[in-house]
Amino acid sequence: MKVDRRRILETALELLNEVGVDALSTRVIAERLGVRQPALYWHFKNKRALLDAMNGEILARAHEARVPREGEAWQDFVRRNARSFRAALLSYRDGARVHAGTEAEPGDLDHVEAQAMALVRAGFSPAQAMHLFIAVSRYVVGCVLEEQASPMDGAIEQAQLDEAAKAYPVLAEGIAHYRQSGHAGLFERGITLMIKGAEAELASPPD
Amino acid sequence: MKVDRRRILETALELLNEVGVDALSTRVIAERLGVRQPALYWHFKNKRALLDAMNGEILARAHEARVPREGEAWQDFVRRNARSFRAALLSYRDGARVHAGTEAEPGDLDHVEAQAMALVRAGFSPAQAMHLFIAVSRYVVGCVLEEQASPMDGAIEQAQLDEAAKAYPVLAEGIAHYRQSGHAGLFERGITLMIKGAEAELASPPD
DNA sequence: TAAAGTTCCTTATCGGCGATAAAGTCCGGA
DNA sequence: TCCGGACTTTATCGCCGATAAGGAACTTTA
Repeated sequence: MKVDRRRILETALELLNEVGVDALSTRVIAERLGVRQPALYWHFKNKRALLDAMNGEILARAHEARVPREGEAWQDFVRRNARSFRAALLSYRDGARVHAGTEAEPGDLDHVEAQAMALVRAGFSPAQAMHLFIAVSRYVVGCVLEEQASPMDGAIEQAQLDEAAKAYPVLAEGIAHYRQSGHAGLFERGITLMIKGAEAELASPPD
Repeated sequence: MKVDRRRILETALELLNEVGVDALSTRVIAERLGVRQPALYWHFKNKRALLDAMNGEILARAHEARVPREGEAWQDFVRRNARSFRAALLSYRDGARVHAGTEAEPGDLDHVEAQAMALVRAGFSPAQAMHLFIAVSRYVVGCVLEEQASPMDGAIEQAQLDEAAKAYPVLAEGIAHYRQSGHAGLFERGITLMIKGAEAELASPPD
């Protein structure tokens, strides 16, 4: 059987969804490809390189909103970009964990420049623009990491909620909201927070 | 040689700083303790349980600002709490990665209730209070994860900066700020963003 | 005081992992 | 026809987390 980087990457991503990143060994990938395990090392220097490539592929496939639209308000772009990033990380099982282990590729700088430019045009300083985008992306990674780690399937959490409600009344009401709006709702609230914070900084610069 | 949970935990944390989480095997822990590897399994069900305990210990040792002070403004408390959380994760090598793999302990609910109460007293709804604290903690984890992953030692980044400056003028200025203020500065800016966003929501509630 | 139980560690071993070395196969060009 | 590079194989290494089974030391019980 003949393999190349492309096929390995696709098979690895397919298997990522099936077994998760912890069980994604070079051996199961090779087996699915109909090849022996050391064959992979011809195409990828080591497993880290394969995971890096997988991360790049995940983002390339799903993270589409990397540049602003014509005439798009900066608030909308920031939100759309954050949603797209989150969706990309969510599009594969353990996507956030795969991403968290990688370093930024130099090729992404094009997008970042375009993003920063859009904010500068809206009145932000280059530093402010970078701070906002970095803060948002850190937040997104943190959110998806948590979301993919805890299924929030309900049964356990419901029991916890009922019990906690007695001891922690304020918390209980907050959790109820949480359960109602789900991960996505919570995510949006955080993004809103940062956008509103940026609006405030735009109105009265701190430095 | 005699060991107990306490000694194992201390030794494991000591070794975490020396070798990092990837190289922290049950074997090196046992060796340092003067004991054979399977001995650890009497005190901890498995390695996951040990890492969970280490996470709890890390937070218990360094994350002190969990409850508001008398008369402390909510903005100050949110910031102080975030700083303390960040400092705790930074206080051990790979602290964020250790933390990211764990689930929240029920014992932490006391603190959370107190935190939420403080915000409610300041005028937030319970849901808003929870959203703010969750958003902040997700952000902190994302930040420290990145910070501990990339040493930002300079040499490489400096070369990248010089090269990038030509192609990406806006970005270059942003990066210059980044390098100047460091991880801590960047972190603070993100926290400021969220606090200001929360202030805006307090002034004109969205729901 | 002797037997029985409990606690905690040891030895031995398992299956699985990422990685490397070295040999083998196949194929296109001189 | 033979050579050299591209690519895969077999064999093996040194790790890892985890379990089973037994032994030693202390405590409880009769």
